[in-house]
Amino acid sequence: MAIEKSLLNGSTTMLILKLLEDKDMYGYQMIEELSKKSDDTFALKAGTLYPLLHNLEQQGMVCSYDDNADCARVRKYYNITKKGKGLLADKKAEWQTYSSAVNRVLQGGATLAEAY
Amino acid sequence: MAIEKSLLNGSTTMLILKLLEDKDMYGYQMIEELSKKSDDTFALKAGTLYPLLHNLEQQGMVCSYDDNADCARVRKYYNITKKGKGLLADKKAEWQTYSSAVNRVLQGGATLAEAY
DNA sequence: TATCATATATAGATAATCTATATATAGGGA
DNA sequence: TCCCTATATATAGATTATCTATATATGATA
Repeated sequence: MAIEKSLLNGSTTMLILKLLEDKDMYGYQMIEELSKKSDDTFALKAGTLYPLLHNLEQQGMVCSYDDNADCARVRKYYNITKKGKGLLADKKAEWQTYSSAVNRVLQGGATLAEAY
Repeated sequence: MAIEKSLLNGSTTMLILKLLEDKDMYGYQMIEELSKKSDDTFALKAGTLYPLLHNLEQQGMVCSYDDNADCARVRKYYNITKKGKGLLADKKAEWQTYSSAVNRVLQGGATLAEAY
């Protein structure tokens, strides 16, 4: 089940960095992994991913190297940097804050405001 | 603590509809309520909210009425419609799917893919 | 040989935010 | 009294993260 694209907004970078924290990967592989790990909830498009990877590389969050060791075709592998790991930690903390706040609103109920 | 704006993308409509499910509210009040209920995680801007409310009204998700019963100033109250409640239910389901998928990716670990 | 999956890339469109600005009233402090 | 802040709604234009569409090229399969 795919979700409305706007909901994914902002978390794609975090998800990509998380994949790279586990192991080096190439772009096409990330798309497949995200799809599998999320039961097809995330259907990231190539047109979204590649520019995003280029940006992350420019910012020093990841670095890339070509590899065709076990494949005739050259694949561009990405590796997360120390700086990238820092960004991932920030994004994770932000996600926790955000998702728990959404859940709090969805649960509704009393707020301090209603005690006035 | 405010979050990066892009993360909020897509969930604002759901949060607004949820507030209106509990009680009729006017725009400015929604901004304050969201801020309070989320411990300032959501700092929705007026320039975001009012166009959003106008769109929801056009789509028949909410309807509005002016009221100045307990206030000299006229406030525009919004009421959620049956259609709006349906949309809210959809958005809630989508949020559950999305957030659990993100958490699954963040937890990392084995996937079917790695069994190949 | 034709088609599909793999693999990367870029240009332009879409859409949900934001900032900035405008208007107007009520209340508090100098 | 005057100014500033909070309240309250509104719109125009900028920003940005997605998307779609398109391009290129190789390997596997029918």
